[in-house]
Amino acid sequence: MTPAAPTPPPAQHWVEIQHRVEKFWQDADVVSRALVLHPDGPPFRFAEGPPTANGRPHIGHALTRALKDVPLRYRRMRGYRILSPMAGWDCHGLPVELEVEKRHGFRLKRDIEAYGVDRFCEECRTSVFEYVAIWRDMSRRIGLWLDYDRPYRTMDAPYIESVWWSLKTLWDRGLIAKGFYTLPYCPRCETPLSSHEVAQGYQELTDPSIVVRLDVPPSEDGTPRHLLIWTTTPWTLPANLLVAARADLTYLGIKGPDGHEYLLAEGAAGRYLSGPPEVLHRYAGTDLAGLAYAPLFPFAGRGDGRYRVVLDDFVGEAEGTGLVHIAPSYGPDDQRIGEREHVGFFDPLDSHGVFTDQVPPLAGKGFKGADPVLLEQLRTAGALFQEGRIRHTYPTCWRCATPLLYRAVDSWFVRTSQFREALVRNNEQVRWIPSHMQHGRFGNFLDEAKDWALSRNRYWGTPLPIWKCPAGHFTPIGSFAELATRLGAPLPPNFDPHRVQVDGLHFPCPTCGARTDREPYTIDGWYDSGSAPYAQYHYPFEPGPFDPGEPLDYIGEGLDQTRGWFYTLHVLASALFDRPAYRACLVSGLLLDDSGVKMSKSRGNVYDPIPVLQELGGDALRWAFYMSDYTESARVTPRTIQLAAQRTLGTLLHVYEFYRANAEADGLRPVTERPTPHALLDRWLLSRLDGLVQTTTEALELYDSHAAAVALTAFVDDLSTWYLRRSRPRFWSDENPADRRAAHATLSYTLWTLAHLLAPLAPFLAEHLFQELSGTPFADPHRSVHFGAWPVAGSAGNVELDQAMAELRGWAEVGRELRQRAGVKSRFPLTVMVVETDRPPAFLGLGPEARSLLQDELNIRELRLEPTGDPGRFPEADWVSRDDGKGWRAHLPRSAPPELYREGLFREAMRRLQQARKDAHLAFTDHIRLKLWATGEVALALRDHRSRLERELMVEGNLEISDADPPASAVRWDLDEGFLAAALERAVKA
RNA sequence: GGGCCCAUAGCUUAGGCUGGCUGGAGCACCCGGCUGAUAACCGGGAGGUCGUCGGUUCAAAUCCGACUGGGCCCA
Repeated sequence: MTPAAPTPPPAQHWVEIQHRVEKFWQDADVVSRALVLHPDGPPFRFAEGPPTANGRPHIGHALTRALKDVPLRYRRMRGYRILSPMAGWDCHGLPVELEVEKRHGFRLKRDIEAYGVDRFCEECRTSVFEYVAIWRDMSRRIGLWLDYDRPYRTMDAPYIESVWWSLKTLWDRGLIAKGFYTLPYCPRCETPLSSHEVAQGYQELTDPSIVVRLDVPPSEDGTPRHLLIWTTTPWTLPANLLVAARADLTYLGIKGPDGHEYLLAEGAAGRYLSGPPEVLHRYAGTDLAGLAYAPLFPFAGRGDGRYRVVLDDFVGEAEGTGLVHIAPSYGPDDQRIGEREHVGFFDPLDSHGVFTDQVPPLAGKGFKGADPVLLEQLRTAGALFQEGRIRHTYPTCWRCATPLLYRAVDSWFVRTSQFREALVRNNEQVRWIPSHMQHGRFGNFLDEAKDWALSRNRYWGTPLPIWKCPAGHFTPIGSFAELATRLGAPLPPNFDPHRVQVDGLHFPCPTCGARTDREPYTIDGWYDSGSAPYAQYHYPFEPGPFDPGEPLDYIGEGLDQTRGWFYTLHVLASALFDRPAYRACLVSGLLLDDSGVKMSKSRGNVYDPIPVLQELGGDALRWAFYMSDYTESARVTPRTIQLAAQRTLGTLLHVYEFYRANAEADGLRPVTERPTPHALLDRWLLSRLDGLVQTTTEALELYDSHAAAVALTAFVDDLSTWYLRRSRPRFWSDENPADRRAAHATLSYTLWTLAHLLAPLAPFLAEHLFQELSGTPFADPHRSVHFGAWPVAGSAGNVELDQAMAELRGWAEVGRELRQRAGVKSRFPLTVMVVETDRPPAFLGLGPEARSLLQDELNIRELRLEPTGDPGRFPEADWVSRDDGKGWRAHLPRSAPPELYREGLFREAMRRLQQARKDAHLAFTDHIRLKLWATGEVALALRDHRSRLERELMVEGNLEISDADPPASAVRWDLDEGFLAAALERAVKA
């Protein structure tokens, strides 16, 4: 045997490709140059939704970040300037404080105070960047290009100054107010939350569900009477001041087992009674108004108008008893009714939700912990009419999972309800993807937009820039300069606008001259991130590209941002600039695990994307996302990633490898200009390519990566399974060098175009193909597919050609099925396929090439069309047939004549000999010396095709075919028709 | 209780807006082919009451309604 010659380099795996591409991007500084590309191009306005980098990213973040990258790359290739490509970090707020609290084991705010607010805030400041390196690493591996060297950070002084500017602007418009409002309140964090924060934290909880009786004066005949009220929050009962009924409901007085009369709404009676009720009295709701009852507990004390029935339309009978217990401190409706009836408040909870000594038996107990004590008391007092438990969704703190309570607190607000109409109107201009967000989830939320609870009783956040004097005059501050002016002194050097420094600043009240103190609140961190479009440019303090008249063109985040970032961006844009915040919003759905269950931290079925990216690469992960229904609930796991990527990216890579090996052998340069080939297959492929350019462009214009990826997948499939398969011999044919060059040019140009179409979706593989096809791979730092121009389709493709080819392929399918049924392998040629039809196929109109394409595919010598005739002409013994029932019948003979049979045998022998070449590690360009031994039909077949054999195996010198016994050193095969043996060695070049 | 979304083969999905040949693919499975794409490639087969029921229509996976199941959001 000849010594092993160097084998062609194997096709690279896309993970290796990614490493190579990343190295090039790094060495050639491609990313930072892409970020400032097209400085004079039209702007494509974008903002990154800032993550908080105090935790590891999970796979859901990877999904969002892969998807959001696609439109940016696409627009850049269309000549747009991306404004801004800044990365961003959300630095403030409860999530950050909570992490630091956990580290120290703090449970309460006073732990922080004891530790030192300044030290605490310094730790928050560093903690927000704890995982920045991992976030950056993920972005790099996934191919999300943002400017991580110059990110915006919500805790930086210029950013905060812009936020102060916006707050002052809202103040000037009368949109900032302070009030005593009932808000969701986290007793652990000791702060109220906003409604969009509450939205993030609903959980299934079990609570008591009790019906309590309240004593009212007996009826005329002296029967004792009671109101029935229902609650799932017994701890609110000591604060009960009223009961509400609805004027237009009918109430029944029902005889209880003890003979007493119990009052509840007619529509609610069925829920609490077994069997038909014995009705003692019927009351209209209005009859009950003013009815006084005995307070359950003495703690709230007497007060004007307390402990009576009032009327309100919010009462219903779908739930509860139709008589609603009102504790004005603990519910929005309760507060409203309490204020209307002037009964005052009773709030015996301290800031941690613990009962004070206003309720001695409960003092020191948390509000939830008080429930059992209260239940026992009610039971003892005989006031418990019914007792049970209920499983329901209850709001919990989105960061620490503590059950929230609704309570009336002093708080600052953005008066969102004042400009609800603008919110709704501006939403009409947003293109939501998916579109149902517009009037669905997001639109619904706008319709009921409540005032935005802005202030937080916390430490690490943007300080609320409002100062107050003892007389109650408020002074908002809109810039650092304004603050210095008020102070009458310059701000300290390196002024840091956080509580530690700002709280110590006081100035005389502009109205009365008294000393002012800052209102001791920080603001909702969502206000910070919602300010990103202008605050990232320090607007209006520095000149920059932010244009108050222009919305962002596009943002892309996860569904969980509906009431988060999507909402706060929208609210602030409407309030400050009276326009929408963004023109297009791409919303990605949740991820499901292998069994279709939502991935979440609490379920523990999330996984870390980094190892997956390491093993499978960014393109594979991205492709799997595109191929899933990512606007809904996508199931993306390492397995689906592998499969999705292999199918398209793997196949494309092998097509490229075929091209590369042949182009190299022929010394042909890649072609980047559109060729004008004559061959049918080439023309068809370019027509398909035109159609693909058009489809992909349309899809990406609509932010539809899924449609683009589906189209590309179908194209790669056609390219591999039809164009390349049918064209393969053309790439090494010596008979027609012009055709050979045409095939090279067509395939090369197609791959070049594909590299561009693929660039927004699979940036690494696209770069690899582009570089390889550029002629000088990775040599020129100024060449990248991502700097390139988006392809323009010459046309929508040739529809007639596409259809005719599709028809031809349909016939090929029929022929292959017939062959299968005839049991004749496709290397044995058959004389003919006969098709009886009165309706000649359109593909014959493509000329003789079409006919020979089909004949080659089916390895038949002739395709014969006949008018429909007597089926007896094709007896089953000799023919296999297929009738489509729609006007044509196809027939294929079951066997071939001897000379064709011999040709088949020859191909069988060739196959073995080619394998022997490969086993000997010969490159396909190596010439060989060959000696063969064969007998019988095999020998005849070889001799019949001697010259072809010599040519295709690259035999140099004389080919001997011997009838003798082969030596033991020869490779030998025993075939049905005789044996074949061969001895081959590489010919030494002269 | 209200709103929104989803349901196509074992799995991932195309088609649905604009109703019309036999509902396309890929993976897995069975069978086979090819061997100058080999850490490959290609074909054939089997597998579908297009969630259920009803309506509109000459014709429904597609349009309408109800229901079932799943998911998300809100109360």
